[in-house]
Amino acid sequence: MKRKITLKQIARELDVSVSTVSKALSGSKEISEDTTQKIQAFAKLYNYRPNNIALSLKNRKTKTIGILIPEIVHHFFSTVIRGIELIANRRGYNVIVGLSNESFAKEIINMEMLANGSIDGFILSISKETLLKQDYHHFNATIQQGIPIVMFDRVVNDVLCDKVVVDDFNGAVKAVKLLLENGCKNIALITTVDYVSVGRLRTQGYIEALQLNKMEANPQLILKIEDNLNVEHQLEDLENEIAHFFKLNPSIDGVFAVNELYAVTAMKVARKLGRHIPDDIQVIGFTDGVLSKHATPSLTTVSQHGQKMGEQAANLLIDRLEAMDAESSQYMGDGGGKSDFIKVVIETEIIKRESTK
Amino acid sequence: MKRKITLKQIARELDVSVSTVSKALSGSKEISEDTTQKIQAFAKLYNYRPNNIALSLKNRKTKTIGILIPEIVHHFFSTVIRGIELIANRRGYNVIVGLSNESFAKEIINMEMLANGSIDGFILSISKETLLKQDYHHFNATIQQGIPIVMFDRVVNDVLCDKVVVDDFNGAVKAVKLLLENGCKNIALITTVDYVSVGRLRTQGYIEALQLNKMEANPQLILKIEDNLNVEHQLEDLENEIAHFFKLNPSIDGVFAVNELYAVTAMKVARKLGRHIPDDIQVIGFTDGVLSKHATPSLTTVSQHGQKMGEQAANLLIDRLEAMDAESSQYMGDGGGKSDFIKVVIETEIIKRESTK
DNA sequence: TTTCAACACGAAAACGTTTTCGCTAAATAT
DNA sequence: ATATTTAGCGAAAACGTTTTCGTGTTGAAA
Repeated sequence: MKRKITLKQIARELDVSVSTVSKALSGSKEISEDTTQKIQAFAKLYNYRPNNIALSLKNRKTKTIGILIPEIVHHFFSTVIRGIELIANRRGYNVIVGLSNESFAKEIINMEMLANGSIDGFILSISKETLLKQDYHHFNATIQQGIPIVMFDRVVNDVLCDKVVVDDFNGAVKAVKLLLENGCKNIALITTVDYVSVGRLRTQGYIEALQLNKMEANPQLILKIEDNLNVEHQLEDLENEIAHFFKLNPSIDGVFAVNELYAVTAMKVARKLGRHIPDDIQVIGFTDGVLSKHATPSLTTVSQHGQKMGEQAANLLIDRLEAMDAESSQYMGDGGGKSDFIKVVIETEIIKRESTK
Repeated sequence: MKRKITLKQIARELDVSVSTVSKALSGSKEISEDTTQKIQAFAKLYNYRPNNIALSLKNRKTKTIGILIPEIVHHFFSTVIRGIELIANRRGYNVIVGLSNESFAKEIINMEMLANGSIDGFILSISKETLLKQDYHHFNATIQQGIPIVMFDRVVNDVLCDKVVVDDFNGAVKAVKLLLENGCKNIALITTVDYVSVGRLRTQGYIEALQLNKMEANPQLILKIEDNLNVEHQLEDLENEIAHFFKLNPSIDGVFAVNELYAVTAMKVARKLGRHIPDDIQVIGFTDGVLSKHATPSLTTVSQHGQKMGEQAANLLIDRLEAMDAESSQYMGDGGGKSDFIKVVIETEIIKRESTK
C-alpha cells in the first residue's frame, strides 16, 4: 500500500529542497535544466500528483462547486446535474451534491456543512418547505460570507444572486395556445398548490393564453393538487382525484398539466373513462422526461431543457468566481463594483407527440 | 462581505494564543473556566466554524466519498445515489459525484482528479467501455494507493474490493418462472450484448429457469440489442427491431426484458401489432423505475432496490475507512490484516402489475 | 584584483487546524 | 524554607503546497 508521494519525499530522495522540486515541476527557469530533468523524471516515475487539499488550503479555493437540490430521483434534476457536471469538469471544477429532500432543516445543514471551506460556490434549487416558510436567511448568510450562489428553476426574488429559470409563463401560454388552435373549447388545468413558484407561473400562463383568445378562465376547470409526500397510495389518490375531476366536468376536451406525471395520469384516467386521446381529449404536459417519451400514446410536452439550465448555471457561477478572483488580486478598490446579478431565462419548446392532434 | 472568521483572528481579538482558542473551543480542561467562557461566547457570536479544508489536510482524510457512475439521468443510478447520500450524511460524510458517461477515458480522468486527496474512498459502477476493454488498472492503482473502492451493480472479479450487486441471476429466474406459471409456452428474452455483466447474468437466469422446467432455450427467441449510444432515432430503431422480432416469432406469448425500456417498448410494439397485454402476451421487465409504474398497462418488474444498494455500499465503504483508521492508529503490525472483501447480494423482488396475469 | 550580474538553489512564510511539549507561577507537600 | 506538584497557557510542529526573498557561487566586465 504505497501512499501517494509528496514533494517532501521527492526532495529527500533527490537531495534537494522542497522549493526546488516545486519549481522544477512547474517548469520554472530558475532551476537548471539538469536538475529539472532529473526531478521531472523521478516525479513521473512515481506518478506524482499535487495534493488537492493542500492546494485548496493554500489558494483558499477548492475548485469545487456545491449542488443543492431537493431530490435526485427526478429526471429534471438529473439532467440539470448532468449539465452542471459537464461544464464544471470542462472548466476544471468538481461537483459535490447535497440533497435537501424538500426539507428546510436539511437544506440548512447541508449548506453549512459545505460552506466551511469545502466549496467555492453553490448552485441550488430551493426546497418546497423553504418556499413555504419563506425563510431565506441561510442563503443571504452564505452570500454575505463571500460564497456566491446561482439558483435555478425554483428561485426567489428575496435573494440577490444569479438565477437561471425556464420561461414557465410563456411555456404555458404556448401549450394552451396549441390546444386552442387544435380546436379545444374547454381546457382544463392540472396544477400544484401555489407556493411552488413554477406552478404559479404556469397557472398564470394558462390564464393569459385564454384571455388572449378572449376566453375567461373557468375556476371549475382548474384542479390544484396538494401533494402529500410520504403517502403510500399516492398514485391511486392522484388517479381518483383526476377521475372525480373529469366526471364533474365532462365537457373537458383539452388538458394542460404542469408536470408529466399529472399529464400521463390524466391520460390514463381519461382512457379508463372511455375517452379517446387525442380525439376526445388532447393533453399537454410540462417537463419533457422519460414518461412523456414512452407513454402510450406518447405525450406532447413543453420541454424545459434541464441540461442547458445546468450548463448556464455552471457557467454563471464559474464566471463570477473567476471575476471575484481577478478583482481581489487587482487594485481591489472601487468599493465592490460587483456587476449586477443576471437572470437567464431559458426558452421552452413544444415537443409534439401523439397526445395532441 | 465578511470572510469566515478563523482561530487566529479570535486569538488576536481576545489576546490569547491560537492553541488556547482551539483548546477552549474543544472544551479542553486545560483552559480555565473563565477563558473558556469568554472564547466560546466570542466564537458563537461570530459564528465560528472550523475550516474543513484545514482539517482535511491535518487529519489526512476528507470525510467525503467519491461516487463515480456512468450516467446520472437514469432512475436506477439516481436511487443508488440517494441511498449513498442518506447514509453518508448520517455518518458525517459528503459525496462528490463524477460521471464517466460510459467512457473509459472520462472514468480515468475523474478518478485521478478525485484520488489526489479530495476523497477518502470510491463507490462506483463501471462504465461500458471499461467493461468492453477489460482494462482495470486504474481501479487497482487507486486501491494500491490506499484508497478503498466499493463497486456496485456493474462489478468485476478482477478487482479486489467490496461489492454490492443485485441477484441478477435469481431475479431473472423468478421472472421467467412467473411467466411459466402463468401459462406461457414461448417466452422471449430481450437483452443487451454480453459484455455488460448484468445482461449476461440475467440471460443465464432466463436459460436456467427454462431448464428447470425441462424446456430448452430457443436461440430464435433471444433478441440481443446492440445499443448505439448517440443515435438520434434510437427509439424508432428499437421499435423496429422488436417489431421485426415479433413478426418472425408469432408464437411468442411471454416476454422477459432485461430493462424497463425494452419491456415497455415491447408492450407498445406488441399492441401496435394487435396483440393484447396480458391476454396474448405477458411482459416482465427488470429494474423498477418510473416507466414501469406509469406505463399503460403498468409493467410487472423485478425490483432492484437501488436505494438499498446505495445504503449498503456506503456502509461498506465507511466501515472499511473507519477500520483502516483504527488499524493505523493501533499497533499497526500484523502485516496488513485486511479483513477479506465482502460481496453483498441484494435480493430482488417481483412487483406484479398489469402486464402479467 | 575588485565589482557586479546572472545563475541555481534553499529557507521560510503562509493557508487553518490540532496536539505535544515546555514554561511560568502558584499551590501544596516535606 | 525548600522541593514538588499542578493549573493555565504559549510555542512549535505537522499536514502539502507555492512563492517570495535571500544567499552563495560562478563568470565576466572593469
